[in-house]
Amino acid sequence: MTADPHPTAGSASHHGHDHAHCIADALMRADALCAERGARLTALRRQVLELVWNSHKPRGAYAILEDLSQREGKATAPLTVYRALEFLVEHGLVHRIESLNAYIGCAAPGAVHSGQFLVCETCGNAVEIDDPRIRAAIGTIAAEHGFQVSRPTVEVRGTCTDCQEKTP
Amino acid sequence: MTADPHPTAGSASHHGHDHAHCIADALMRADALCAERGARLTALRRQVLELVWNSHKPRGAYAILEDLSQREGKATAPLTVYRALEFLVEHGLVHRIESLNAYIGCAAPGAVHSGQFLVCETCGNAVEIDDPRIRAAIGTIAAEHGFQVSRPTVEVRGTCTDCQEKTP
DNA sequence: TCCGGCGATGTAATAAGATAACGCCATGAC
DNA sequence: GTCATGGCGTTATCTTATTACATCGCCGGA
Repeated sequence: MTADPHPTAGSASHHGHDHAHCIADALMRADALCAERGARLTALRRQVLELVWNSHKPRGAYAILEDLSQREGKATAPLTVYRALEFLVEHGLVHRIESLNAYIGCAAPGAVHSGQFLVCETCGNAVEIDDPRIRAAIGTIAAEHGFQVSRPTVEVRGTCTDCQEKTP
Repeated sequence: MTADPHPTAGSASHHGHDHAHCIADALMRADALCAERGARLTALRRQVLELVWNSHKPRGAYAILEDLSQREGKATAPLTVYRALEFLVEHGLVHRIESLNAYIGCAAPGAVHSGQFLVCETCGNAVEIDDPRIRAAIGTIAAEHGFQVSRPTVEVRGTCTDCQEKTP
């Protein structure tokens, strides 16, 4: 374990917003969504979801694993976390950022969307976008190729506004 | 090592085209590009490039490693392959498919493009596209967010025409 | 020619990410 | 109560990627 270049946010780091509210909100929506679907948001899964929402930075499975182990006070197996993440991803509560092998809370669970992200290489924050133009453009070109889309992935690496200002 | 669901193509598998020509062409362009830039396309790097071009399916680093070891008649270290891949990616001769942890030859080395792919989940083939609409849409939304793009990644998973026909 | 430097490669060890195989236990339907 | 199902624990293992350090070979300048 080496030093994390993008330390996890505390309770209020992203633009100084009330992140505790983010978390609470995400958990509430997850509860509602799972209840509606008859999916079981168990204590473990809820815990993992909360840990994913700990910041707006994508987090690796093993980072979450460490957090979980610490909270539980005992070592947890990787599989435990992966299974919970699998459930959360399946139900659209969490997205996987392919280019980082990491996971991030979904900003709009329940809504139809395709998972598009602006990932800042400096601070590590990832903002979920869902631009209809991108979606449309992908749909169009796929159609032109006779390609049937199942899962579009858009991950734009770059520098966010804040980080541009800090290093001009 | 388990059975590969997407076995590597022989000399003529993708739409029955002359794949040997694909390879030869790719190597020629690589030679030209590197010469032009003063980059050293060493025997090893050229070999790895050739192995990447062995098919139109993204290939994992360790798959390439195996091929290389076999060709050389002696075990090769992972690092050897990773270093060669790094060089090839840097010079735009090869793209990395993030969602597969795999590598594929670039269809248009030298040209400005952003790396967009249609990846078939059935046959494993990946087609590189470079749709200006997608590029434009990403540029627009990034600008709206004040986000400075360094590396856009678009990987569309789905089913290609051929595979749709085979399993209707 | 010899030397120095630098980029490329070799070797070994290990980190990081993910899954397979097996079994127990809690929950809920009947 | 019984049974089926799904969730979770345990262990082992696999795949992917990197760190650290040594060596080689080419090329330019003295």
